[in-house]
Amino acid sequence: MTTFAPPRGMRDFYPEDFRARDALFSAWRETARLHGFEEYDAPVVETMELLERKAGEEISDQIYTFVDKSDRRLALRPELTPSLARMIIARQGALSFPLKWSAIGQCFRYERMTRGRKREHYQWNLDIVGEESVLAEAEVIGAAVAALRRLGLSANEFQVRVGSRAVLAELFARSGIGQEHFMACCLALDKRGKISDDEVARLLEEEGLATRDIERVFELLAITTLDQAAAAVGADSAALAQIRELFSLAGPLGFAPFLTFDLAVIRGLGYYTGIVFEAFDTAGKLRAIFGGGRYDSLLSNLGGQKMPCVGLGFGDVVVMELLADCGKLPATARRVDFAIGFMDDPSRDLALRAALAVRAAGKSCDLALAAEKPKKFFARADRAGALHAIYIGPDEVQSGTFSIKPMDDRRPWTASLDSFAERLAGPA
RNA sequence: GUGGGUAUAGCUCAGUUGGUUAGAGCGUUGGAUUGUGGCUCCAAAGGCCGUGGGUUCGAGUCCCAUUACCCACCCCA
Repeated sequence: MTTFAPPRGMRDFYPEDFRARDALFSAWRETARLHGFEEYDAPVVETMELLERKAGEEISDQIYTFVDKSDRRLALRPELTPSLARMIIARQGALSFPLKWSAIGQCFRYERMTRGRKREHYQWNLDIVGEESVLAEAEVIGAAVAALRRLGLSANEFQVRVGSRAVLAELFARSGIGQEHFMACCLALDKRGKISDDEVARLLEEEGLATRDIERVFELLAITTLDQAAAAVGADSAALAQIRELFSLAGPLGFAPFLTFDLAVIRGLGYYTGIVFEAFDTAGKLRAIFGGGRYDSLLSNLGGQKMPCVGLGFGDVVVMELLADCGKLPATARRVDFAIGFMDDPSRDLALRAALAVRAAGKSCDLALAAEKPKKFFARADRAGALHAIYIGPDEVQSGTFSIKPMDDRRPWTASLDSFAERLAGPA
């Protein structure tokens, strides 16, 4: 039996859905433009070779893979960063750095679905390639915050938590905890607030940590301020100095109220090397809104020249859930400047000429495709969100004039085809 | 992957201890109104009651399986 639902985890965008999506994309695009990012694009299909080299084998079972008719191993991209890296490396000698690139791309992951997670989503990426300064992090985070503010969200509704894998690694090293336990400790930190401390301790015990080390981990869990971190890691820590600088840059860039220091932000596995960050709704109901960080080794790992990079990914699903929860979904009413209809076939010619005049003036026009009774035409014009309606019948054809009716009940006005075109071209 | 819940019209949902021809609101279409939308009134269309089996004289209703969706956990950008 055929089904008319899209495949699991995939989405249809009916026109009303598309308008909402377009409003989000517009906020992303306009924000990227305001921050001086150039837009690029890459194919949805990439080679498995590229994706494997970056991620290792462990996530390959979450990638949509297939073999093409020439036995190439291909995949639907799970994220945009590998494609970006590939494009950068391909022209590494020709591009001038640092560069700031932006993309909106559809990405796929074969995972279990929960709220805010589908098997397909659109992700806005911002990347700065070739800049060591923390100002790169500040620009990227500032842009993402600006996009959320443009969508109507405030510091009451979301916060960007900033951590540093480098700082965390220094803390663990100074505490004498073995490098081999680093990831397990990160997982424990990641669970802070979700399960009880006793359960965290049990997890660490299972990992094989000594009781003394577990106590140390809990001391690190208590660190919530930069000053506490400084006391633990030492005032001369370069990694900590970078975080401090990020916070000081956030002031003049206008997003300091959105930043929170949080060592628990580690961004799971992967290629991040320094500062990492994630934005969350303050209610704590949703997954991360956006996340990213510094990945200084990715280009060299892929075979390019080593080059410092900062980037973030910002998906469409979670932010739309948050906007819905806050009652701040963008208004997406259908809009068209003019609706034009006609009563019978002899009236059609004049209607078509009026539509041509409207479109020539750069205004949008929904032209009726068949003769309609006035009642039906005006009802349709209303539903289409037309600002003005023009209805042509025998009377109009005979007089050579027609009336332009504002649908919001302002007074209609009458014009010939020529005077109508003239007025459209004018400052009205 | 584990546990729980749900599945009836395009949407949101009723549907009595199992009993005739399965309902409402919204939406859609048509009419009231043969040259003017919204408001009102009338009417129509629209259903394999998720799917497959079972119990029964009889199943939307009870049982089993299956699929999909929702919630929590697990995992994770």
